[in-house]
Amino acid sequence: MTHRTVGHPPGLPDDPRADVTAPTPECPVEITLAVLQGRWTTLVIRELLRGDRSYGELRAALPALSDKVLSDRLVQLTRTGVVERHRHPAWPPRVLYTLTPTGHSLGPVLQALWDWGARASGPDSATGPSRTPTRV
Amino acid sequence: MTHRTVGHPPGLPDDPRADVTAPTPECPVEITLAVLQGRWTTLVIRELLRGDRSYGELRAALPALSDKVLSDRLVQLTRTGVVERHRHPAWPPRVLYTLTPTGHSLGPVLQALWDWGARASGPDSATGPSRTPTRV
DNA sequence: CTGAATCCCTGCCGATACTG
DNA sequence: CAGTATCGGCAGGGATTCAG
Repeated sequence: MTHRTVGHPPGLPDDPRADVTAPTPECPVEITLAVLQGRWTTLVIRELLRGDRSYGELRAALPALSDKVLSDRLVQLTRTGVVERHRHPAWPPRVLYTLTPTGHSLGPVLQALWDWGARASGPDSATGPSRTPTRV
Repeated sequence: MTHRTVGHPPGLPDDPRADVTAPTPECPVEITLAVLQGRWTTLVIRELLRGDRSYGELRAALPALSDKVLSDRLVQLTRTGVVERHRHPAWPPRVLYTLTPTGHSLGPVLQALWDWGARASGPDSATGPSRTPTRV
């Protein structure tokens, strides 16, 4: 297939800004993937999409996640503007993690990832991805 | 925000299948991220979204991409059912790489990634991701 | 022209132990 | 309760070289 589907709206891959020839951090796709990158990252985001969570609640929801990595992920997500920390100066010390509006807007992105993965691994996926545990 | 937006269609994070507590390869989100994973992967897909390409054409389009990684990516994408190899028994030997229907259906996924990244890094992104070259 | 094989280096992730 | 410090294993990715 050398022709292009006609009439589709401007967007990838036709957007001229998509003409980068190397994986630059300025590419919007790379930006999003960088935010989502790292083991456990999407699961932490999913948990926070369900509502605010304390550190302990996150740990309880993801038991196999070590303190170090959870801490790393929360720092990472805070740096990228997806998550906000809210320290409550009470006793016992309680810290709430919440998604920023930007973080909430990741919902549709995760949905798109879910939809493709569900379809590609579905019952009639002759050409779908193999189940090779490639890991993310 | 402890309440949930009312009336939105069933989907992440409310889908019961999204209740995994560890990054399992069976999770549709992980499947998609695994397919997209790796430096240069999305750029190779983008190039093929624009049309069929030979090995040399891909190399020309992505000059900074080494043979090893290009080869690796093409194998990876072929294994995951996104790309197909078409060997032409002529001389000089020419091999065409094309996207499968599954591969083409990655278009909307990349678009979603693009849209979020563009918005989050846009002009009014007070809470957007920092430009820290986290790399993907 | 189209790749595969090798080498090395870097950075992620996990386990464990310790602090405000 | 909510993290940080340190260490080590392992896999990903780049450069180079060789083969069909």
